[in-house]
Amino acid sequence: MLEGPTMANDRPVRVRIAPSPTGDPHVGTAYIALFNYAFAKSTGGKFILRIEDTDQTRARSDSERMIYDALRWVGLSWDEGPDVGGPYGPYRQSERSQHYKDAASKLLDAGKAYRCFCTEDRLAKLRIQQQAEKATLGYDRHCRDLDPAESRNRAAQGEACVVRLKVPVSGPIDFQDQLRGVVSRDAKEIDDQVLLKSDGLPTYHLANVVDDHMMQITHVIRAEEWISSTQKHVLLYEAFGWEQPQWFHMPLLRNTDKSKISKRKHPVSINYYRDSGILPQALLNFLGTMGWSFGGDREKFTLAEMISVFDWKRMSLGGPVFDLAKLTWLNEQYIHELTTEQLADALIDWRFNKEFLLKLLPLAHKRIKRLDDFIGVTEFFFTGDLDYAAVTTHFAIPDVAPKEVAKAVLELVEKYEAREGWEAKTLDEVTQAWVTALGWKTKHAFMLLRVAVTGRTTSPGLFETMGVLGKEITRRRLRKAAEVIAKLPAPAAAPAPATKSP
RNA sequence: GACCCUGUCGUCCAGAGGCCUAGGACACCCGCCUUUCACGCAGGUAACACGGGUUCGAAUCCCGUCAGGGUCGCCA
Repeated sequence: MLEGPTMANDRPVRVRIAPSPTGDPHVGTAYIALFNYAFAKSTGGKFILRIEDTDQTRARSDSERMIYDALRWVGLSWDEGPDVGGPYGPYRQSERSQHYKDAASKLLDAGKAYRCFCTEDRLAKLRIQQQAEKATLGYDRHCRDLDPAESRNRAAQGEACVVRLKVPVSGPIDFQDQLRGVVSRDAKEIDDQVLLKSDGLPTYHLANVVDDHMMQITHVIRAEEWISSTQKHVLLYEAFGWEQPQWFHMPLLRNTDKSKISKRKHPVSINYYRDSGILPQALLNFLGTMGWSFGGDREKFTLAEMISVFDWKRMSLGGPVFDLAKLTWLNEQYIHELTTEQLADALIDWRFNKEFLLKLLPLAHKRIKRLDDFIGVTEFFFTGDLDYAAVTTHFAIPDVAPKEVAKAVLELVEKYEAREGWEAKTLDEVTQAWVTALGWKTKHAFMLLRVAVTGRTTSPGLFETMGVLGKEITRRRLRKAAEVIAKLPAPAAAPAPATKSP
């Protein structure tokens, strides 16, 4: 056990998740939220949602809303948060700038932090040099010993600067991880972390510590990827003279290849699971089996049941691979226990509702001669992964190797990703630019995409179809198609001079 | 590369020194049921990373090796 200024045992439990609104609502957010929630509720504590939007360059306007919707969809709700308020607000970091500035100047005054005037350019060069010399990476503390008066002057004159933490030059810095025991690291491995960026906004490290303290967070339950930042946070708590929370680092969800779960290798958006017909209670249950066990061979359990038996002793720390097949099986269990009435409602919620039909019908309307054409015309809006076996000939682009085609399709997906919004018009623009750059014939490229997205050669307008299908389903189909394309045999090329014969 | 975390069937978990000839679930394979398919039911294949200790006894404790992962940003 670590002695010293820790252990927040005597206070009522307050935990939080702090997602940053930079994209689609991530399944990892729901995972960490679930354990925070289950722990808090098992002790009668509070669960708080805080939005960490201190990076203006990455913030997405629709992302915050999607986080709320996704979390509520799986069945998690928060006691305090930007949209519900609470006694420790505001809960959006972009609205708390003054707190971080005050905190930073406290540290500056105490000589525990300093202004750094190094340019990004210098830092970039430094990094390149360090890499070349295979030296330890990190800031070289160039500005650490500037005269405080000079530092103040330069800042007053408007010279751009950041504020960095004065990390001890050496000596052990330990923290007690409640799941793993003592994690020890020497201060010499840690460089002087930026606390306040030159735009005046805090980095994660500062904002996180300041907010957790001000919001009376007692237990920090977050993903394993934060372990190596924790020493910096410990140092901050010490510099401020604040009591540390208890630390819990959960294992990371993994791709099939064991790497940290990522959108290029695995569906990570909660919206994907919703759109592909996973029931929220099944997703949540599944997440509850990742690294944690209910006990007694129970695979299937509700949130309430999980809370009632929740115990950190049931955690295991190996990184769990997110297995879609097992999730699907669990989902099947939930579907089968629904009454016919409930299943009808689930289906209506999913796609068989007026809102969805009103989006879909404009594309199908003129293709329908009798009402009973509807299913035939729109069937791929209601199915899961497509079977491309019968249509692979349309995946060929003349004079382009299948591997290249596959690569280009993946690049298109990335380009869609980079653009905010998912409207036909945007998709059209991005795609046109993509084909032009590739120099492919539009008709070949568009047929390929049409087949990838719908599984057939006839369909409503390509981009309107993608628009209605949604980002997640479209993306998955494009990726699946790329996989198929990559495995296609190269077309018999014009007779090339054989250098080797079998 | 440095530092840190982790290491039981292909995958998710059980196992907190003897109850383990290692248990459950998914997936897979094989039956049964059935006009078909699915469900359901009954079986089966399959793992303690390796090497040293400690101990009467190790999947469980310790050390080393190896492997996987994470982090090394004015991103979170």
